[in-house]
Amino acid sequence: MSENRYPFWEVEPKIQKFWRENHVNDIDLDDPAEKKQYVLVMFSYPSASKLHIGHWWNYGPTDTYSRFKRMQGYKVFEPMGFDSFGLPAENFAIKVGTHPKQVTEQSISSIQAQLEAIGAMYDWRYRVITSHADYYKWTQWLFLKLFEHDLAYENEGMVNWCPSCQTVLANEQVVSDGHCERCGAEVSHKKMKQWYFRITKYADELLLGLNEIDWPESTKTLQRNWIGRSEGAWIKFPLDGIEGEIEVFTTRPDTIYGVTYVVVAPESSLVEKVTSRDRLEKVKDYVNSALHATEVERTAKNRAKTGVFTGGYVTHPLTGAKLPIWVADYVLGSYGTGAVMAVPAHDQRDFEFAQEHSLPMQIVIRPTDQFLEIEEMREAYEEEGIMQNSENFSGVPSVDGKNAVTEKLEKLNAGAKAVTYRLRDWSISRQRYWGAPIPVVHCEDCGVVAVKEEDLPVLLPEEIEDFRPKGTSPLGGIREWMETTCPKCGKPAERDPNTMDTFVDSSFYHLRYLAADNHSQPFRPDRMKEWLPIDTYVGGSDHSTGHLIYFRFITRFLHEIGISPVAEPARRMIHQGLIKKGGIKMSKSKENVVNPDLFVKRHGADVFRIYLMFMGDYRIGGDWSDEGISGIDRFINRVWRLVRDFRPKGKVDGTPIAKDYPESVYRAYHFMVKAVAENLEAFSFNTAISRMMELVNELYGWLDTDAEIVDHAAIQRILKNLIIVLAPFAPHFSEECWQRMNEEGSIFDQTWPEFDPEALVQDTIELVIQVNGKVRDRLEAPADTDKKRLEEMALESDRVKEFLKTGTLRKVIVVPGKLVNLVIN
RNA sequence: GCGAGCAUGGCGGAAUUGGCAGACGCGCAGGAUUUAGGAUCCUGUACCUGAGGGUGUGUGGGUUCGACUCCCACUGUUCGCACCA
Repeated sequence: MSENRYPFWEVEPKIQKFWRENHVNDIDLDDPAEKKQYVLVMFSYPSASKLHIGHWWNYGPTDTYSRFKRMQGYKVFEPMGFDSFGLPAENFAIKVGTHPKQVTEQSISSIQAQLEAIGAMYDWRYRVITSHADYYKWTQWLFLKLFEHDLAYENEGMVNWCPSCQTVLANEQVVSDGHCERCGAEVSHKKMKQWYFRITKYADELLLGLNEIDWPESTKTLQRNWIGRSEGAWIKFPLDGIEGEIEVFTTRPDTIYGVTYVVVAPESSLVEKVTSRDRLEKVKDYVNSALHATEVERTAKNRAKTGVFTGGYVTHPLTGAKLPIWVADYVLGSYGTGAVMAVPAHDQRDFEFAQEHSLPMQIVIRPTDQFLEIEEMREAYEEEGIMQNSENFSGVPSVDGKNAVTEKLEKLNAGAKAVTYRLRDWSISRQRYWGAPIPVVHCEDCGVVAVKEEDLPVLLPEEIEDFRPKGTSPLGGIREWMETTCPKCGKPAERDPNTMDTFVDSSFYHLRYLAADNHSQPFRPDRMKEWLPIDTYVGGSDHSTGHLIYFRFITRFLHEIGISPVAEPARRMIHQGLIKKGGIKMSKSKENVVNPDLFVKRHGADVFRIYLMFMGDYRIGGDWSDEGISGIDRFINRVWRLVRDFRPKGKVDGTPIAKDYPESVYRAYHFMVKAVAENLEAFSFNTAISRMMELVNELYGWLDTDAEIVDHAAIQRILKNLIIVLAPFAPHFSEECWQRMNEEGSIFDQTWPEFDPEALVQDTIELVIQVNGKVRDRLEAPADTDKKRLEEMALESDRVKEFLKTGTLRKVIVVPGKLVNLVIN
């Protein structure tokens, strides 16, 4: 064997076979381990049949981390599966005119084959496939548990509706300016009966839990804002002349004396109640047009605030004043109570509305240093200040007024302290075919009845003539499937034709993986106790307010009912950055998409995955260059030739790498071992690779100067450990080298080498001499030289003396071990 | 509009309790070896400059003996949220 180039095309299949035959990647979850690591990376969405560069970017580095932890002596669980239900698979099926099941199965098998090419250490016995009945049985089981605890409920609600695709869209499928992600049509809203999960019940817990986990601050902030907790008060405004009241939520009870009108949202049921006969027509027209406005129209910039007077009035709870009730779409039906008290002088939105419709304003807060005049106000004064025109509260600072006013309202039974959230309950029903059926039955006598647990799964019928979306659930068209009997009374009843959002599937997969080799139990309590929480979870930050909240919510719920031993699913979260090409995002339209297959074919899987890791900081992303990969190719081949040229006859002895090596080699080696471990722990793959390159450069330098007398055994000892450190990055390559060095078993059962801290301590340092902060000289000095001596050395320097002539020495700063700065003027 | 991140050679990127800017790699230039190579090895490579030196981390200020690093303002860029009362 004297190849000049590493023959990856022969080695990779051979090594993969070796791993399979020797069960190198098998993991026994029941065999207790002293130290464990659960490393999870978000699973893939098999929508088309090809593995793209994003998969490699996600799975390669995560696998490197997992293998590293394994070699550090941890028992590592790194599972992989397929999130195969949902729109991507279904849409692809529609496009190619094949049944979603067929499309899904095909792409799973082809993607799995490609995933194996990455060289990751997945043990496929723990694979999950969310569209298989043995998985969605537990999705349905989860639904039943939530239903049982009153956390799943059916309600009439507004949904995103794409008129061209004829379907409901998830919020995630509506792009930012209100267009359909797929067809680009404007999304409208529609009132539909939907299933919801009561995630809002967990709002506070989800907020508090953020304090306990090591997740990126940006993601925590995103989740905090998404949950959007705000403190304030409920205030009741009794209706004038008729029975009832309008309840509003406000964060500014201190502005109550500035209320000049009240507004209800168009979708509010109050509209009908408060509208007077003579205004009926106008109000109806307005409500209709507001509700049918598209997202684009409603969010248009600088749009004038529209609304109409309902003809109804309320009474101010403190002053008794009669205030008009308006209906306007700047008030959201889904937040708070769907009604607000308008304080135009102190709320910009109310201010604009009042101006538009000539409504009165009343100033009740002023800045501490001046008085405001309505005529001079160009915008609302929203800051804190001193209350005025507020009966006996006048003169009170507004910050204190909030409580004082609320207390007074409480005494009058007209209000109370309250907390509201921006977070909404999670709408989970989809009018689509390719998902887990909702396991309930609609019975004329008993209403909504849950399917019995022992009757799960409710199978998704595979025989279906037309699975395309047409506005109602395709399942509804299959009579023999829809018709069933009521689990409670036994009379004929109908199934629910909706399927569940795919985010339900992925909300518990981390628990299911641990029992995936078992089909009769959803979870394995013993294993969960051992393996949870996830130690490192890797995935895109784009899931921050979707999956990552749902998954925390469901874990919390399962914890509460005694199933999950932990409340927070993942201790550490890492988001990968974005890979670009030519500085811009890869996209088909820009024709700059990198096809991994091409480069894997040319350089091999190991080189490809290392190059991805080398491109940049994993969390920030990198810029792909077709030429850059050759640097990694060269590096791997440089190591390859060392192994070829210094291949031992027998086994390499385990003598430590000590001071008898050239100092630069000795130090580069120990520094490499230390730095690679630290860098890997921090997901800094790029700098770890640099350290290995430095060592290889040192070895070549040694050979270059000393080719005749270099001790083969000495090189072999370094090489052996270098291969071990390189193994998590280049698994096939290193396993092959390992075998060529006459070692037994798998390299992945080796332990990470130790480094010698002493090697990193330098005896002499290079002392930098600065004059006024500029480097003027460098001197050799023993590392332990004291401050005084360093100062003397600096002043003795001839070059420094030249500069000292130009001014007077004012100050000397000595940083031991580093530098001396002389300040002159 | 609001919030968060980012900005360093020809290119990708290193460097943080403030202390030698440009590690490592690509590219480029020169040399060696080779029948030949787009293989391999070695050397050089921020910019300006005549040596000495000067200038440099998006722009403008500030703090400091000393700033890529900390503070303020601005510009560009990416991402998220968008009337949340």
